[in-house]
Amino acid sequence: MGRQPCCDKVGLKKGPWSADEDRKLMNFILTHGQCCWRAVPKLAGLLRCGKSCRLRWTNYLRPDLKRGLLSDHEEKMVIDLHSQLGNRWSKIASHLPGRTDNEIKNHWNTHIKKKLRKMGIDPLTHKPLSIVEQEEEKPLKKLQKPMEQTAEEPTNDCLTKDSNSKNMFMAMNLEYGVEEVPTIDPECLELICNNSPTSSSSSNESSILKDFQFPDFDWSDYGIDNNNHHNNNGVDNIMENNVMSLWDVDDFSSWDLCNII
DNA sequence: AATTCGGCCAACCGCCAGCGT
DNA sequence: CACGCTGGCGGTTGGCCGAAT
Repeated sequence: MGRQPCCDKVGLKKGPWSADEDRKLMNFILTHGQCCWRAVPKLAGLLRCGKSCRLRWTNYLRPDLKRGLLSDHEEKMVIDLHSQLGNRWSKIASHLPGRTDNEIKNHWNTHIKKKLRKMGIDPLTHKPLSIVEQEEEKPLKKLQKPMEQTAEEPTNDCLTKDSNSKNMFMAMNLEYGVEEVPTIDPECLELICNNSPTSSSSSNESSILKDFQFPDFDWSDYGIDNNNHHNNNGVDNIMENNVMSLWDVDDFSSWDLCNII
């Protein structure tokens, strides 16, 4: 029978959002809150489909969003979480306040993948590339089975499937639950984050750090040593008054929107 | 200066799950 | 149970921009 499109696409605008559209959507959401995205474009006076509005809001307009590159610590978390969750970007993003799944996905594909490969780690399996290559030489059946399981139940199965492997990431995470977000070998991650010339921590690190907003965020909650957290207290002080970036996403259903602007 | 190339990222597309009827 | 609607998710794409030639 075919599914109807989410909205009537005739006459709807696509492509980049203009400043005026942003303003309209922002004003509407801040005034009325998030409800029924299908109705938002009409009510807000936008020639967009509801889906597009939702994406624009969640990926760009949300006031709690951080801007700028992911910090080294955030990268570590992403790598660690990816080793447990696979490509479940929204789940990963839920552990990184102020970051969107789209942002993390993009960062993974453009930065972290390269770094891991450069470190000799397969970004898909988080195993050393040498082991992955060995496995690829084995009959396909042996390889396919665990990969399928990973896709279906990555949280636990991706751990158990490697119970006999040399996966350094997996092995270190075996005893933790997902919510505890354990760290992986700090030395290894330091190498990943610091040794690559493409790393955000390279020559322009100091300027980039100024874009990060980590006030009041206790990295130890995520199993990350605060000692490794770059000292950007000065930036923190500046940001402290207007940062909402560390709120739980779920809190957003109840914020006092009008106070933000 | 002009052109080409590659990286990056915002946005789109299609699918799926959950919910209500 | 079947169906339709909506929101959410992950993969992909297209365009912009800076670097290289």
